[in-house]
Amino acid sequence: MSITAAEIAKMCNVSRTTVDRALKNKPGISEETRARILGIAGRYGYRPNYLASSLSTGRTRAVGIIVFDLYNQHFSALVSAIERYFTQAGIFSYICISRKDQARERNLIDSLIDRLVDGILLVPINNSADFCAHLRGLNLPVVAMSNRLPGFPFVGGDNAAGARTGMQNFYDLGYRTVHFVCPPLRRLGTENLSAQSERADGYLQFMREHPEMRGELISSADYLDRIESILSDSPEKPGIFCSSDLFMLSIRKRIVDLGWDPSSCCRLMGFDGIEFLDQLSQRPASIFYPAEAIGEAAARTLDEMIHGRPVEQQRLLPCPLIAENGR
Amino acid sequence: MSITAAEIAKMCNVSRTTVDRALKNKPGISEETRARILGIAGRYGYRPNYLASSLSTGRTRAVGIIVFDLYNQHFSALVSAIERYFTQAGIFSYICISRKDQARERNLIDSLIDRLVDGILLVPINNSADFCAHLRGLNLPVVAMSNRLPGFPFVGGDNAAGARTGMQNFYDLGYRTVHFVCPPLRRLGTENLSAQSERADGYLQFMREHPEMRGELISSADYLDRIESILSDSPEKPGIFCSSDLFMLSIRKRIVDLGWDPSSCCRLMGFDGIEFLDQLSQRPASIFYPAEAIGEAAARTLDEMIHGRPVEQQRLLPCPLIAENGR
DNA sequence: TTGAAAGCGCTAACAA
DNA sequence: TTGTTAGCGCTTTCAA
Repeated sequence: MSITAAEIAKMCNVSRTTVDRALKNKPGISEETRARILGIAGRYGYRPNYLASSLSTGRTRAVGIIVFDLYNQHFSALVSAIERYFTQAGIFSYICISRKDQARERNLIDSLIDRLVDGILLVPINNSADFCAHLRGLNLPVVAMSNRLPGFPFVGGDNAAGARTGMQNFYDLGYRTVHFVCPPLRRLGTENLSAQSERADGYLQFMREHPEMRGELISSADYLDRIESILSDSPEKPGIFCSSDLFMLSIRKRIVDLGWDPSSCCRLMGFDGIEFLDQLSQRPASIFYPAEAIGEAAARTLDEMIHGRPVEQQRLLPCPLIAENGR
Repeated sequence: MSITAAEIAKMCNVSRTTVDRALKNKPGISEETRARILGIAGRYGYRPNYLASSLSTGRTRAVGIIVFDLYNQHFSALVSAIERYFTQAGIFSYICISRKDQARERNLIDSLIDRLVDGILLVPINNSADFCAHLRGLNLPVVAMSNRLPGFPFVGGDNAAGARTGMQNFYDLGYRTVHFVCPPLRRLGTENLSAQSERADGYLQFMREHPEMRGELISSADYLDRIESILSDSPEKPGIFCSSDLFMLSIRKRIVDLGWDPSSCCRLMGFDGIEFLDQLSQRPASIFYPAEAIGEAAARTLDEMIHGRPVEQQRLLPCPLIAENGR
């Protein structure tokens, strides 16, 4: 712990208040005393006690960020962008990991409240009415990202439109059989899956609008085991559209392991546009999810709320197609 | 902000001290008053004010973690393991990103100090004597991970041994030409590169012990452009050993782009063993860097230091080979 | 079994 | 231009 302002006051033979005036560059102090005080402060490496000042003012210049994990590039990009934004604004970010655990998510929120954060940005895993009520009761700026949270401002990608973009691309290329793989959907009702279900909705909507299309929505846990029969039973080369690149890659791997060529027995398309796709010899197509842009927009939104300014209740960013050639 | 202990005292017609006894399960209070107080506290959702209690005790039950970024799987694994460990111990983790920026690293340390953390775990980017002195002056438990920091306990992988393991494997398979690619080395002297240089040292040491081997240490920024000539000029199929999987993948990509087959024109080996390698049709070999284990060991070490117990100054974890088959 | 009082270091309103 | 004073909410020591 460094020297305190009271100690400086004693050393300089002035009052605590005068020291404050010098330290905070406030008016009403002679240049001479100011210089003397700043001299001592500098020499002893004075740093204001963050806890004391926060306790006194009730404000902390800190925000909380809660995401599922840090492995998924989606989340690291989100977190990095937010952290960068707030660092520039002189605000500290508390980065938290919920591990998709609703109890942990609640505990984290409590910890952040304990730390008197000025606001919270989260990718919610819970979306129960109870949870929302709890959050609302905090009376604190909160922004939901990627997964919606009823009653709170939301920033995310336009998943439904993105899924339709992907389907349209399949269609334009002549595909009339396209399956949509979305394993998380089997947990629908127990956790917040708004992003995933919007993607599935986009697919289903396109299928409804194009009755000549064939294909099914696959959400079972054994989707990998079903790939073999899906591919061999298909009368024409099918499209396989996955709700996330990670599923797409696992399917691709399975196809290779079966001894088949992933790009001749079907056409794969993922969602998210993770960077690693670049490393694959035959880059699969993917719908880009603009995580960084979402992070920055969400940070900006929270910042506005913290300053008491009105904000949009919903901000949807486009999810464009990245084709096989990377463009 | 929730109700305060003083408010509870007033409501229960007891003193602030008595409320504390009830809340903290301290002796010297009748069961009846305790029940009454806990009842009110529960009903109003009392939560102790973290800032006030920390200010008063000088302890925070929080630690700081500083890593370069969150994109690299190495760091996300490290951070996840540490966070998990401390969460179990009821300690909050401040996760920070230095972006390999030495000024930022210093600011982050100051921010953590301001928050009165009980200790700091970091992958240091700076290792100047000045920086170490500054850290030492804090008089706070500090553990360095992956990159060494003179004078502080260190937990990391045994990079030199890992590099020799890789070289021995090349040797056993009959390779007599092996190049080592380590682009970061060109920044040697300006930043902390101990992990990377230990890997290079392991390579050089092996080369010295085996004079019949050929190969060079490549650390220039244009390593990618040199691949073509290296491969075409080589009299025998060369080994290309990279100090990190990411470089290895970029080289692999370049080879594919040149229209060559990466596994017939050379043998690639990386370092880190990132999970993504599993997704490649022909999985390249890699030396595994045990990031999670390092994180956990480092967390345990810091925990010991916080409790004033003696710790090892150095903890080296093995870096085993993961061959092409994934084993 | 209960309570009073001082202190952690800073903020902020008010006086001199 | 400078100083006094009363908080912020909790911890801790000492007294009743």
